[in-house]
Amino acid sequence: MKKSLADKIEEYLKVLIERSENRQVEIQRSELAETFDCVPSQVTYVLSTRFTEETGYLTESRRGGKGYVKITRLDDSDLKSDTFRRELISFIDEMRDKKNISSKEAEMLKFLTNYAFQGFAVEEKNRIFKALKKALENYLL
Amino acid sequence: MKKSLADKIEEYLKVLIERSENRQVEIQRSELAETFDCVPSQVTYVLSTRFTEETGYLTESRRGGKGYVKITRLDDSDLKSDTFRRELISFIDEMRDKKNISSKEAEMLKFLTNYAFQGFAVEEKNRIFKALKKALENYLL
DNA sequence: TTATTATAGTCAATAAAAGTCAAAAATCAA
DNA sequence: TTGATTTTTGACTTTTATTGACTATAATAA
Repeated sequence: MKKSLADKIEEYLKVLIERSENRQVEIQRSELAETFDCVPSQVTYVLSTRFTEETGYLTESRRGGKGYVKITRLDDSDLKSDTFRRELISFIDEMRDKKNISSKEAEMLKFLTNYAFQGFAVEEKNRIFKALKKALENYLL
Repeated sequence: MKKSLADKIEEYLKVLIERSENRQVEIQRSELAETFDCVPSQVTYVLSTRFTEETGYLTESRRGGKGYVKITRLDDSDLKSDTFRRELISFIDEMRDKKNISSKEAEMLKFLTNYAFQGFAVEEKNRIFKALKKALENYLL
């Protein structure tokens, strides 16, 4: 795959995280930008597109002097990212309210959403729920 | 039979894939279009008519800067693993025949099965289809 | 406390791809 | 030949990446 700058920064950070003790790395945004010879907001871009809750990461930061950015890879026990499942459920309810699907269909879809993927990893579930929502959107057309 | 431009592009890509290490080739749509002196959407046409899952290929792509199109020829184990999808589809049909679900519900489920997870890795799809089938079995209880 | 400095964040503009869709053209089959 | 199917084309859309000017926040020095 042709690597964009964003790809390279992503890869670099992931290597650092893998090598770390605690699946965690702390950097300085401006310093990293200098390393890759780009503007600091490029780093912000990478963080917001590649190190999100959806992809299984948590980022924290502080501005000002001694500022930093800390990235942590979440494991399954950090199970608080239920956003995508809830979003899918809301979407199903919405479809039912708008009469795009029947109540019975909505119930079936919600059952599958809630029970089929128990035991799957968090970020995998997120991708699945997102894909299902997108497919449902297409189904309506 | 006279070869159409689409045929030539198809042939060209297949040669590249054969010669590759891993039954895989990566191109840039616009670049390839330039090589064959045609519009980029011609390449899209070739991909969507000649490199589909049905014909044993997987295509992935990314838009935007440093975008690409990647084509992978699925191997036997990949194709064999399509049994899980087919099994799920059969099961859905069976549920419909036994009046456990309506025709409309069956159509929706089959649509989701066939389209929602395109681009997911093969083993992942297997796990997803298995999980869906199992959940559907439970749904009936 | 206040001013200064050192960080990181936000947002919008621009660019660089690929995707969509439907009309027009070419080819094929009856 | 003619009607159907396949191919070709291009205008328009969407997605992704890059950049920089401006804003917000925290630590430190005065």
